[in-house]
Parts: sequence; C-alpha cells; structure tokens
Amino acid sequence: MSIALRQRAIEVPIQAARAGAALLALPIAACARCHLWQLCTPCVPPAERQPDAERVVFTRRRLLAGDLLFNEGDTFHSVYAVRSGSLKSTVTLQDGREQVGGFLFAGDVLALDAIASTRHTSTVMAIEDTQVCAISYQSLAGAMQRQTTLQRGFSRQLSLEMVRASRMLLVLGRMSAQERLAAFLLDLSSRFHDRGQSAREFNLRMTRAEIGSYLGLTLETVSRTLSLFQQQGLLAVERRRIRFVDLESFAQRFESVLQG
Amino acid sequence: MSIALRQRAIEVPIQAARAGAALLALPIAACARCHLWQLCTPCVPPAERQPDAERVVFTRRRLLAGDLLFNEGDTFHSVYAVRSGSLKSTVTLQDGREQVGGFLFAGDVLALDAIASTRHTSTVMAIEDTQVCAISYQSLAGAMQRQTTLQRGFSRQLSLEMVRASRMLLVLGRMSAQERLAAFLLDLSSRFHDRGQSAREFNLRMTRAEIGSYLGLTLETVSRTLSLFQQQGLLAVERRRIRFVDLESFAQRFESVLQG
DNA sequence: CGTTCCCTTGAACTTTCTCAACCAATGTGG
DNA sequence: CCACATTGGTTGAGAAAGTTCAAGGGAACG
Repeated sequence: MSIALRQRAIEVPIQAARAGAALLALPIAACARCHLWQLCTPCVPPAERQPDAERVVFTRRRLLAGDLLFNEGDTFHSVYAVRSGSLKSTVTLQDGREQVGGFLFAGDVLALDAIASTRHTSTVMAIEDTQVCAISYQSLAGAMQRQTTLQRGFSRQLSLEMVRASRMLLVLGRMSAQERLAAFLLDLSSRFHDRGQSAREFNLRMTRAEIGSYLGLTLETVSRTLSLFQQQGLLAVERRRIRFVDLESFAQRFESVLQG
Repeated sequence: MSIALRQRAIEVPIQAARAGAALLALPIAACARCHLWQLCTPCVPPAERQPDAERVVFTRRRLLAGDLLFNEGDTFHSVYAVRSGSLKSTVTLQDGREQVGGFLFAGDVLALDAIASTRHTSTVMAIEDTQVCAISYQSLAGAMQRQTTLQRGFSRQLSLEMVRASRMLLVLGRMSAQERLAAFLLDLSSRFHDRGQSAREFNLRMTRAEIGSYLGLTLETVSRTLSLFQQQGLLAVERRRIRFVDLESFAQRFESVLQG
C-alpha cells in the first residue's frame, strides 16, 4: 500500500531493474519498475531462471474502473504488482467515514501490509482500467527463504513504505491545504516522471473527492485551491489535466515539503 | 518507529514471548514484549542458544530525559528495543516545523524504517530516563538469513508498523480534535495495559505540546479538550495524571476510532 | 436527449489556531 | 530559605482556515 508521498526518485533498484530490462527484454515497461520482476516467470527467460523461481506463482488479472481488487478484511493470499492503470486504497471507520490511503500506478507493489495480519487492511479499487500481477505470498515466502537478495529487497520495500507513511504524517499533521495539494502534485509529477511520462503535464486519474480524502480535505477545498494556483499563474488546470507553468519554481516555492 | 495507534492487543507473538519468558526467566519484563528477545544473549540461557545467536550483538545504552538516541540523517547501524522509560520520535521540515511521529515504551522496537535508506529517517529522544538495547543490524541481517522464523517475525513487525501508520493517517485525516485525543488516550491505555499497568489510570510521559504535535493539534487545543472531557465527567485530569471515570463507556463513545 | 457524475463558486458557519495573559510547580543561586 | 527564572499548563478573545450547505454548469454516457 502506498500511503504517502514518494521519495524524489527510487535510486539503486530501479537502475538495476532497468539494466536488467535492457538485457532481458522485459515484456512491458511497468515490469522494469517492479521490485519483484526477478521472480516473474514471463519476465525472466528460461535460460536465466533460478530453479526455484518456478515456484513463485504469478497470475494476471484485469480490472475495470470501479472493480475491487480486494476488500478490507479479505484473507490475504497474494501481493500485487500493478502492470498498467491506477488504483486507490481506502480504509473505513465504523461510522462509514472513508479515507483514501494512497494511489497506485504501474510498477507499484501493494498489499505488503497484510503480511502481519493475514488479512487485508485496506480496500483496493481500480480507478481506471487496470492490469495487475498477483503473486502468491506462500510461494513468495518460500522463494525468499532461499534467495537472500530477494528477502532483503522485500524488507527494503517494506521499510520504504514506512518512510512514505511517516512523510505523509507530516503532510496531514502540519501542512496547510495549499501545501498539501502542492506536495501531492509534486509527488505525482515525480512518479509520472519515473515512469517515463512528462513531469510537467499529466492527467489526474482521480476525482477531487479522492484527492481530498487522501489529503484530509474536502473536495471543495481541493477545487478552490487548484483554482487559486491557477489564478496565481502557477498551474494550468483543465478538468483533470494539470500543467505546471514552471515546475522548478513551483517545487522551490513549496520546497519545505520535500524532505528535511 | 511507532507512528500510530496500536492494535487493541498484540496477540500471537506476545503469547509466545510470555510463555518463553516463564520458561526461560527473562531478566526484565520488557524483554517479554520484545520481538527480538530470541536473539538476545542475556535473554537466552547458554543451553538453549542457537550456534549463530552468538553473532547478534546487543549493547545496552542509558539515556537521560532529553538525550538523543539518534538524529535524522545519522547513519543506520542498529535497531533498538526499549527496555525501560519512554522516547519520542520526530521528523522535521526544512523550515523547522517539527512533527512527533510516535512515542515508544518498554518492549517497543524502533528504527526499522531505516533499513531501506541506510540512514535514520527520524530523530529519537528520551522523554524520561530510559534504557535501550541496541542490536547491530549487520549481525541481525546475518542471523535472519539463517533463521527463517526470525526473518518472518521481522517482516511481520515491519508490516505491523505499516498497519499502525495507516491507522494514524485516518486519525489525522478524518478526525476532530476530540476524537484524536480520545483515540490517543485509548491507545496509551491499551499499551500500558499490555505492559501490566493499569488501563484506567496512568501518567502521561509527554507534554501537551508533544501530544499536540503527534495529533496535528496545538497544545492549547489539547489542553482545552482535556478540560472538556473533564467537564463532561469522562476523565479526571491532574497535570499528567489521567484517570478514566468509566473506561468502557469512554471507549464506546469513541468506538468509531477503533478499527472498522 | 436527458440523467448522472464531477467540478466550480458563493455565503454562512464551525473549528481550530494565534496571541496573550496568567497560574502552578520546579529548579537555581544568593 | 527565599526571591526569581523557567517550564508546563490553563483559559479567553479575536482571527483564520477550512467545512458545510447550496446552486449551477459542463462533459460523458446510455
């Protein structure tokens, strides 16, 4: 579950994965970002396969916008990697209040937080047409026992999620609506950039209400703040299309947001 | 790093650890709660030691109130287990705004989130006189390679932290000042209870300002809200001493807070 | 072509924050 | 032991930020 703002870029493993991608001709771009690609049978040609790699069961799954990948409380069987599309993860209070915990895009891995509890702790829904790989956790755990690299990468991934979560606490705890939204947009920008898309201009995949929920704001405040940024000449907003007029100065103006 | 509200109780591993405690006569109570006690040379009598347990290096460290355990950005060498006392973990924005990320008590394990980055992502300070065990991560990682149980327990611990973090996001994102403070007090109550202390009455170890920072509120709001709870006959507050007039009904009144 | 969903904007209202004064407890140095 | 400073906590009043309620517009979809 990606609950928070990303690091500016994810350094080492991406590099490695990209090098690997060139070498091994990964089927799709998302796999180059996926931390689990070494386990993925379709991603690794037979010649290079580890003998036990066979045991890790990957399943492809297609979702339409609005489809649930899994529900809070469902038994945990698999972790997932996003191949294409986008999803949101949500948690719900007893009284029905819902909070978006994060947005997931191609290459993101999710459901790691279920390992402890054997049940999913959030609901994940596709917000556009989406493909995911399901990776059986049982077989993954087995492979991790044998492959140290993999196990380390996995711990690393988990602990990265925690870093993101604690950054998000800062956002929700200390920042104004403008700062929250700026942080959110800069996060999206850097994530799209990492995926080879434009950092300056992109389509939001989610509604104002979902953004608001994620940031602890109402949809009206999100809308007003976007309008404000536009009035100030910082952004061009047209429905879900966002363009930074000057990305560098925007980032600078809100730099308090980007790590200490 | 404990960034969020705890589960009501931590089930399986505690049970196991307590059974172990009885069997092996752990030196202090905190060790019975510590997820790493199996590695702890003083905790495991020579007869029962795994041959590679020797390699995990534990160091005791004493801190006075106000002492730093480590600073944001310090190189990461060890994870820590709290033996006694309390600490707070904080993160800071460039402009100096600070956010308390969590409070740590006896038996808690911290600095797990540094694994990914090789640097500590938060500053941890003792808020009263405190003892910790420092566990060399290098030797811990080695032991985990050999002991599957340990490695699984570690992943479990990491993923528990994530569950807590996402619960905290709910608190900061969706809840009013009263709900936040109620959630905080109930969390403390259950944590003290887990440690064999009273769930109904306890001393806050932290200032109003620290509570406020943790909950995304000002210290004045914390103070006013405590006064309000007292006026409503829910709490008896006297400086840092908190007593629930009726813990069950208090919990019920704010039950929206406690998981779905 | 009408319905639905999403977004925008305005106005009144609520909550929390900010600023400020004050009190109580604790610690310090003469 | 007392005067004084420091730290932590309480309370009030006004200001600010964001929410709620309400109305209306536009794109998308059947």
